[in-house]
Amino acid sequence: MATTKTIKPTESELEILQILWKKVNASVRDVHEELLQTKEAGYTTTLKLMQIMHEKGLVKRDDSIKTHIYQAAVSKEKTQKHLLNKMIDSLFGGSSGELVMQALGNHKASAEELEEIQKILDNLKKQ
Amino acid sequence: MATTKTIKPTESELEILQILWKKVNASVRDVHEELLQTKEAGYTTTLKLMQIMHEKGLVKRDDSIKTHIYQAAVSKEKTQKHLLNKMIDSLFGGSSGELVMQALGNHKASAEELEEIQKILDNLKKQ
DNA sequence: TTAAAAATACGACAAATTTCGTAAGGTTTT
DNA sequence: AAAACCTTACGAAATTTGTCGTATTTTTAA
Repeated sequence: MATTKTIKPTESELEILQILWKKVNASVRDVHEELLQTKEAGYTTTLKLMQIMHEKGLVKRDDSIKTHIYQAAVSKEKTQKHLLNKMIDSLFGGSSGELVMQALGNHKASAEELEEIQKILDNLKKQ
Repeated sequence: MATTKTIKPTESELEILQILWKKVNASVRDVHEELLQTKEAGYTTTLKLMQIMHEKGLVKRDDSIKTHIYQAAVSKEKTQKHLLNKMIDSLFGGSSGELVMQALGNHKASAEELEEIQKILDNLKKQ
C-alpha cells in the first residue's frame, strides 16, 4: 500500500481547506476575506498559513501569475474519512455505531438525509 | 444557559480521559501503566499532564492520601457530543447526516449496532 | 532507624502552531 | 512618473502542547 503521507491538517489549516473545497480556486485575499466572516486575523497570517500548507503539500498553487491562485491538494472526502476514523478510534472505542448513534441523537438530520442513511443501513444489513 | 467553559481536551488529555472513563478511579501510576501499553512516556510526563488537567478542571482528585486518586470530571458522553459537534460543524458543513453516511460507509458496525441505529432512525422518521 | 522506593511539585526545555511586522517588488491610479 | 496600493517572502515572537530532570516528602523494607 503506497504510504499516503498522513494528512493531519491543524485547526487553522482545516478552516482554510474548507474554503478551498468550496471555492475550488482562490487567492490568498479571497480566502482571507472569507475567514474574516468568522474570525479575526491579519492578512499576512493567512498568507503565511497558506504558504506553509503549500510546503506541506496540503494545497497546490499557480504562481505563474502575480496573485497566486490556490487549490486544495487533499480531497474533502479523504480528509473527512481520515479524521473521522481517528475520532472513532480515540473517542468511541473503535465503534462507528456508537458514534453514529451519538451524532443522530444530537444534531438533527433532514428527512432526505434520513432516507439516505436508511438506504445505507438496508445495504449493510443485507450482508 | 450557564456557560460550561468550553472543554477541549488535547490529544494526550483525551488518552488519559479514556483510561479514567474506563477505570473510574485511578492513581497516576495506574494511568501511566495503561498508557505504556500504547505509547512511550515518562512517569513524570503523565503526572504533569494529569496535574494540568486538574488545574483545567478536566479531572477531580482525592489528595487527602499520599497517592492521589483521580477521576474524570467531564463525562464521556458530553465530551463525545462536544467534539462530535465541533467536527460536524468544521468538517461536514453542519450536516450530521453527511457525517453518519461517511462513518457507516467506512468502518463496519456490528449487527446489534445496526439494529440500534435502525431504532433511532425509526424514531427520528416518526417526527 | 537507615536506606531504598514511590509519589508529588515545579521549573524549564523542545516542538509545533499561530501571529504579525517589515522588506521588496510589481500594479494601478492620479 | 510619482504615489498609493497590493502581493509575496521571510524572520521572529508568542502560544500551546508535550517532555522530562531534579528536589522534596512520604512510605516501605531491610
